[in-house]
Amino acid sequence: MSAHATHECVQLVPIFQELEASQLDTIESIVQHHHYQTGETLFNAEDSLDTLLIVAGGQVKVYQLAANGREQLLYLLQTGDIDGEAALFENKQRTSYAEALVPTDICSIRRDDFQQLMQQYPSISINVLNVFGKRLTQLEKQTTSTATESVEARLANYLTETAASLDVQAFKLPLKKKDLATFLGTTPETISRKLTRFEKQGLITQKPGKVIQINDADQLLLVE
Amino acid sequence: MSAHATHECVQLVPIFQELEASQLDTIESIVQHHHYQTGETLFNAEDSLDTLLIVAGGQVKVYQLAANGREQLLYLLQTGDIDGEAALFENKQRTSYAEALVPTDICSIRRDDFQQLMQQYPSISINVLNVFGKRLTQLEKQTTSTATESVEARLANYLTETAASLDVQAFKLPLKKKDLATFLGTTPETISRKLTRFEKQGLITQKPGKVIQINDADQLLLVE
DNA sequence: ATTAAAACTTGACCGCCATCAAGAAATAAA
DNA sequence: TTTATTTCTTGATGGCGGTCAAGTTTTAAT
Repeated sequence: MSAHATHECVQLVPIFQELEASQLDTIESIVQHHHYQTGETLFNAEDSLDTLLIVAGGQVKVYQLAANGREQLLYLLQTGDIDGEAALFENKQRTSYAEALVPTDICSIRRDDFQQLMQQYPSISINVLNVFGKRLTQLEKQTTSTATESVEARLANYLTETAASLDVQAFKLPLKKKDLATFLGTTPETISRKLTRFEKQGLITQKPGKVIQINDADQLLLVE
Repeated sequence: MSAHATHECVQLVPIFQELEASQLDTIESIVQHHHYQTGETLFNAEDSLDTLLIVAGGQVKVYQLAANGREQLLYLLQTGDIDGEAALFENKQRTSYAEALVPTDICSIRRDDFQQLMQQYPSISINVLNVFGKRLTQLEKQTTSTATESVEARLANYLTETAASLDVQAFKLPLKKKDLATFLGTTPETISRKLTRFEKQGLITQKPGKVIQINDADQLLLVE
């Protein structure tokens, strides 16, 4: 972990974007750095909630476990994303688990420090509100979709959305099928079957290396 | 709608709780009042997002429609609750619908006004962050639960949680079966069947007026 | 390059629950 | 109260998709 990584960390995060260089320096001084290997756990549901996490580099999955032991992937955090609820409630337990999917650098800020920052720079709270708002919107959609649509429709939607957001026709699935399955609320077996089905219908083409090529996005969106 | 209803409106809401009476008066002056009949629509997904809503009295359901037309109930807003994402993003469309379930009084604050308030009184942003955080936690749980657990487990969980939060053994279902069904991601028919099943197992007793009595909460929580 | 382990695919089976339908009960209206 | 609507319950049916299992491919390790 090099010295300039510290600087990158706070600069990466949109929630600090209104602050000036000198103010960023102040924040840098209270940030702690961590590194996690692939598969390593960042936190468990049993852990106490006392830090705000910033993904300085890498990829992290945040998931919950249902009573029956099944896993539900909630967020896929990328570089620059934060895991935030953490810093805002007192004496609460976490409800989620987080695990590094690739070697990952994390910066953390203690809850007390972050709350002080928010008092000092109101723009931070506003920015965090925006992050939360987007996350709420995403979760609302995910809830609606898992509760009311078929697995096939959810998968089709995921494929077209991912392609659209990357602005490409073909892309590599960013997750193992198992993780993608827990994200879509299904199983790896079903994902395999549905992808094969889409391919037979000519809607997609599966290429080596988990690459999916979208052949007919319009038709995919009509899948029920 | 009486004059003192204005005063109640801002006092009701936890997000303003740190403010003094004189500051509340200022806010009162920029609040608009509305009344809705049962079944009346507060907003559609097509509406623009330019106000923060405060439920001054009554009950409101907030829901989404999936591509296939099925409804998903997301929130049941009670007196004192807010519908907030609204005020925070520019030029976005709503993604949800809202409908009054009983005669309902609403106070609204325009986005610009509310953002100004947040700049002026940082405690408001912090409070809104707390509201959002709780809502996120709730939604995360709902997503996990609908995606990974059986309808039976979700219903059992809903019953025990509702009873626990009201701190009673018996309570009246606050929603029609149809709405409860869209909340739990199922159908009214299935709810009927599951409740009958629970009753036959001695776990609950159904009484006239949609009243449910919990007989064995421990056993209910073990339902898979 | 070989071996070991993990991830993926395909098949067979079957249970949960959505759907359609019709009758009963409850609520609202006249 | 009587009538009309809406809501609720119960039955019959069928399909989606989860589970278990075995084989295949990919990835990782030595």
